[in-house]
This record gives sequence, structure tokens and C-alpha cells, in this order.
Amino acid sequence: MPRPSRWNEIIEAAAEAFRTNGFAATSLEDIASAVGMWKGSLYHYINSKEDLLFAVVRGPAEEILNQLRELSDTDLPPTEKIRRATRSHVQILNSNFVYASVYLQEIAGRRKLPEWTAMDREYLNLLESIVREGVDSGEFSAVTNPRVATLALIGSLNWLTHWYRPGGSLHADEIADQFCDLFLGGLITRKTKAPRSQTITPIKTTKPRARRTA
Amino acid sequence: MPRPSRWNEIIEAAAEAFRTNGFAATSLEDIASAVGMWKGSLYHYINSKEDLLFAVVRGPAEEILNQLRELSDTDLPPTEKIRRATRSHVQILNSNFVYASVYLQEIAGRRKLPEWTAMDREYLNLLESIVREGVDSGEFSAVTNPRVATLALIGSLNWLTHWYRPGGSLHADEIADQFCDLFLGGLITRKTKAPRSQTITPIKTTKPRARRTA
DNA sequence: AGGATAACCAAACGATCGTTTCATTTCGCA
DNA sequence: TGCGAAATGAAACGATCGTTTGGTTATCCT
Repeated sequence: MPRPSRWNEIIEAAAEAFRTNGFAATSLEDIASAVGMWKGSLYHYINSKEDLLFAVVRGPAEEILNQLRELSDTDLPPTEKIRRATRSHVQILNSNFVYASVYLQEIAGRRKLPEWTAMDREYLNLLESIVREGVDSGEFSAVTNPRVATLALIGSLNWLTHWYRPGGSLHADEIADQFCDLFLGGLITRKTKAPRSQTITPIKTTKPRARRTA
Repeated sequence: MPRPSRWNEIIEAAAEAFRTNGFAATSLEDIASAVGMWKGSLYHYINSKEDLLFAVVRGPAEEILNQLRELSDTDLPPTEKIRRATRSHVQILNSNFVYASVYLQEIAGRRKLPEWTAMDREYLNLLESIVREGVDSGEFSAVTNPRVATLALIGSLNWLTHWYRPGGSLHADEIADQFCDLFLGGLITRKTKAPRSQTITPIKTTKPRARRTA
């Protein structure tokens, strides 16, 4: 059987190394030795080390944005849009876990390259538009600031790279469903609405301080 | 007036550089020139570059954990505990923004030093215990998996370092309140409970594809 | 005042990094 | 089979990094 092209091996080795040690702390020799060649030979495939980073990251970044673009162009109710956007986000993080992790750790926020910040902004704006639809239609009455609510959802989703691992005991679908229930239903799902913010009263410690050692 | 000690200047310069460029991409010369001295002179204050990272990060990491420890030892209702934990988390992120950002970007997940992973695990477990209290008491009926729900909340909170900036137009208190309302009340706050997950039906695009350029 | 100690300068070292160069091998194909 | 291009080997270069060393200046204390 024809083994995958050498280029794919290089990208996968680079992605794994970038995710584990970070881009700056990864040397080209790390990547070269992982695929069994000399670091100078990598330059038959790339022009610079940063080329590797962009090649690793481009695919999932475009895919996750395109999926939200298509979803935004439907006329589904906002609740269903949020549900599908959440599922889509989790699914892409699951099936392209290493690449997506590198994107979130090395691109999002860190580098100010205009191409990527534009994608980040568009993704945020599309999702915020969905939230605003729900606010305007009266469905999302708990939202006082749509942008903050959107960023809260994105934060939960992107933080997955810090604890989720494909193939682990928690399946991506369960996580997506739990996220949806949480954000659409909230922790509290009762007839009576959750009590709103109240003024902070001083904490009175009732149990003795039990120090934990682990 | 006596200016703050040189040590503090060094730590602040290191923290700012670490947050902006990352630990590995920051050179000791960057830090030294920021405080106006030669890089070799830094070794009168440190033993290694990593000492700077730990010194930057230790304060807020211990503070945020201690606050949750104290809160966990009260007998407040779970709803109020979640609210106060969220406020506390946001407040510390606000008042120690640079230090906390370095922690989340360079320590959490990346390095496997047992001291820090133990703190992360304890923080997660304490917060999860609060969520479980709410599940057991029937208040948090939307939670099917307490650990996932807890990680969703932590993700929203920690992702603040990617978009929040102290002194910006959004105040920390507003953000904390919005987060609380979201997680306690959910996006939807109605008499009828949010419809649960439904099977995915194919998306039918109704509007023509409108490509965005920015 | 003066000595001890902290604070800092200035230069250098060895290691490592990204990149370049050129030789050599491997492979597709006529 | 043989040729040209792709792929890799092998070594080296210049730059930069963390760290060390030794000397110099400033500061504090009695």
C-alpha cells in the first residue's frame, strides 16, 4: 500500500511537536528526527519554520469558519443554530485535535497576522449575530451583553484543548450535548427563574479549615 | 519617594514580555533592556530563566486557589457559591491580569510540573464539588455530567485572557455577572424548559451565499 | 569614614538554532 | 537503460541564546 506522502508525515510530526512543546520551543531537528531525516532536508519542503506552522493550522481554521458561515445562512431558529454551531465546533476540535490545538495556542491571540485575526473576528461576529437573533426574538432573555455571552461560549469550546483528548472516556457528542444544555438551559432549569445577582455578604466560615495535601 | 524595588520591576517586565511573546520566545535581553540593565546582571536576582516564570506566576495561582478553598468551606447554597466563585475568578484575573495570563498560557497544560498540576486539579475538584452539591440538591437539573459542566465554566473564565483587557470598556463586574446569569440561568430563561437535543436534520440553505471579506 | 555587601557593568563562552550550500542517492519515465 | 529531477545526506555558517566570570560602582550600617 502506498504510504502517505512525506509532506503529510512532516506536517503531522510538526503539529504534534508544536502542540506538546509550543512553536518556539520546538526545533527543526525535533521534527526532522521524528520523520527520520536531517533538519536541512526539511528545506526541500518548506521555506521557513513558520511555513510549517501555517501549514499545520490552515485546514481546520478554514473548515470551522466555513461550517459556521453555512449555518448562519440558514433560517433555523436561534436555539437550533447555537446547538449546531456547538456540535460543529466540538466535532472539528475532535477530528482535527492536534492541528486545532496548535491554532488556538500559537495563532489565536499571540500572533497579530491580519489573515488570522480576520478569521477570528468573523467567527466571533457570526456567532454573536446568532445570539443577537435569539435576544431580538426574546428567546435568550438571560443575555444582557451578546458579545460577552458569545465569548463565554467560545471560551468553553476552545478550552477543550486543555482537557479533552480524542479517544478518551468522554465522547465528543456527549460533551457537545452537555455544553448545549448548559448554555441553552443553564445550570438551573426550574419553573422559577434563577435569582439575579445579589450584593456580596461577608463569608462566614462554618467548617474548620481542612487543608488538602494533593 | 522610594521607587519600588528593582525585583518588582524585573518581574513585571518579565511578565509583560512572557504574555506578549511567550516564555520561549522571550530572551533575557528583552527583559534586561526593559528595566535598563545588562542581561548578565539579572543573575544577581535569579538562578535561571525559569525562576522568572515561576516568580511571575506563583502569586495569583495561590490566591485564586485559596479564595476557592475558603468559599468551599462555607455552607452557602450552591447557586451562591457558583456566583461568588465566578466573581472571585474574574476579579483575580482582572487585578493580576498579566501574571494570570502567563500562568494560563505557559503553565496550565504545557508544563507537567507536579506542583502546578496539583493546584489545577484541586481547583477543578473544588469547583466540581460545588456543582455536585447543586446537582444533589436538585437545583442544577441541567447538568448530566458535573465534570464537563465545571470545565465549561472554567473554560469561559480562563478564556478571558484572550479578549479581556483591564481598563477596557467592559468592566470586570459586568462580565462576572453576565457569566453568572448565563451559567445559572442559561441563554433561555422561560417558563417552558429549553427543548432538549434533537436529531440533526440536513441544513437547507435559504439565503444565497454571501461571502464576507472582513 | 570605612569596610562589607549588594548592585551592576562588560565581555566572553559554549550550546543551539534556523538556514544555506553542495554532494549524493533515489526515483519516474521515455 | 539511462537521464533529469526530486529527495535526502552531510556539513558548515552566522546569529542568538542562557549562563558564567571577574571586575567596578553604589549603598548601607556602625
